[in-house]
Amino acid sequence: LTEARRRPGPRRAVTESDMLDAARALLDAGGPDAASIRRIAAAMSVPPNAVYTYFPDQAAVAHALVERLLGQVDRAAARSGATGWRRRIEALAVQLRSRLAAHPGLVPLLFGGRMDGPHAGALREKLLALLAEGGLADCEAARGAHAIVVYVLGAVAMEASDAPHVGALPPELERIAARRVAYAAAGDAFPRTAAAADVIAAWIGTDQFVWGLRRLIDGLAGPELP
Amino acid sequence: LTEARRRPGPRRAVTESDMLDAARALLDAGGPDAASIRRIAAAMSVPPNAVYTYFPDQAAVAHALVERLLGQVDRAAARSGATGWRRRIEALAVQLRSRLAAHPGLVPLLFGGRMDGPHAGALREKLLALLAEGGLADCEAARGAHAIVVYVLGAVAMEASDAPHVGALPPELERIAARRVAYAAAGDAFPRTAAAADVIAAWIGTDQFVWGLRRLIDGLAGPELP
DNA sequence: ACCTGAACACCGTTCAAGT
DNA sequence: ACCTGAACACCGTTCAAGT
Repeated sequence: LTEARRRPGPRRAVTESDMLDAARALLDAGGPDAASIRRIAAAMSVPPNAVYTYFPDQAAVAHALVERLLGQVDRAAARSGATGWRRRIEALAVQLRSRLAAHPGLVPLLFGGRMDGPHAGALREKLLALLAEGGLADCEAARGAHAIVVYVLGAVAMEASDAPHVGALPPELERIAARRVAYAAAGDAFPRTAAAADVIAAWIGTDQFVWGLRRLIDGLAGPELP
Repeated sequence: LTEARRRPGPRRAVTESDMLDAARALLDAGGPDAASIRRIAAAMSVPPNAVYTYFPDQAAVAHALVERLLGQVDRAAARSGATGWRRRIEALAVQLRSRLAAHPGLVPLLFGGRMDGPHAGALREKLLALLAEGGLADCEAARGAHAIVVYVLGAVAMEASDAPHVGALPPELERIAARRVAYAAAGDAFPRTAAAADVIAAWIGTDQFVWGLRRLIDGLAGPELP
């Protein structure tokens, strides 16, 4: 927008996009707290306060990181060839989940801000459109969209909090094993929880995520007709 | 457990419980980042490193805060007189939500750790038992319980992220107004989102929370028979 | 066993100064 | 307009020393 009229002073040494790339790399390598202003600055070989030329504060960096990720989801889901509004919603959600699973350090930032950027709005708009396509009245669609967002972000947050706080999520098999151990430790005190240990293999990963999402959608619109 | 055999040295100046009280008061007054080790220590009038006599690190403080809050939910929900397994699950979830709504600064801590304490286990166990009471097979109950936990924590996290980062949540009417403004700003770019502004009054608060939860439970167990 | 002062390596942000 | 060095007020954690 106001990009064209920068006149005096030297050219910007780096771009906002470069900084966000560096921030995400730091999050991937060091976990949710690794994308400090000072580390981003060090990665760009500028003094810490130079970052404030590009972003007003740390929250703005986080907001931009979230927006950029949501933008990638939007585009990827648009390419999806899934037919039917239920499958399209699932595809949208699965895209978001897999994007975030690749960068779990970014997940806590989702809840730090308001997710009110244009890409967030576009995703919400698409979700509302798909629910309308499913025949939901405006009120049910609005409330249903909110419930779906809550489920998707909650699932992603829980998965990220299960993972070690550094790097990408470990392979699903490893996480399954870790879960199994944790629940076996529940022992006699919580028999149902311990008994559920065998089901846990299905808990983690895309399967459980989609399973729960489908049940929620069924609750919103009724079970799918065969 | 090992409480009895502390022999030499002076009596502990304060208790763990005192420290957790101070930490929660700091969170309430200053938002999610206010419960620093140094501020807790200052509130107890001890040097910062004295905290490490009680907790091994900051994560342990957060874990204890979460466990303590989950314990309060457990007891409060047990007293609930709601009849029927669906209403009992709702009562459990509403209790948890209202406990956390009173201390939104604590919400981010839920996703920082693993929620593997005894009170967390007791809640999960109760949820599994209620789903079994509803006739769900073990596998469906296990997966359904996870989906419900995801929904409840996701809803709480989204509500907390909407709030200003300090103090308790503002009255619901104020939050409704803020939401209305935010969505009106969506304007022409996102017509459905803007059109949903009128529904937003219902989005926030216990009503929307229970509405979505009921839809999820309906998806898990089928709609309630009248 | 509990508590302490002092230090280490961080952190976000601001300010006045340079070009 | 952009970049810089220096500083301010924090932070979690560790260490050696006291009782």
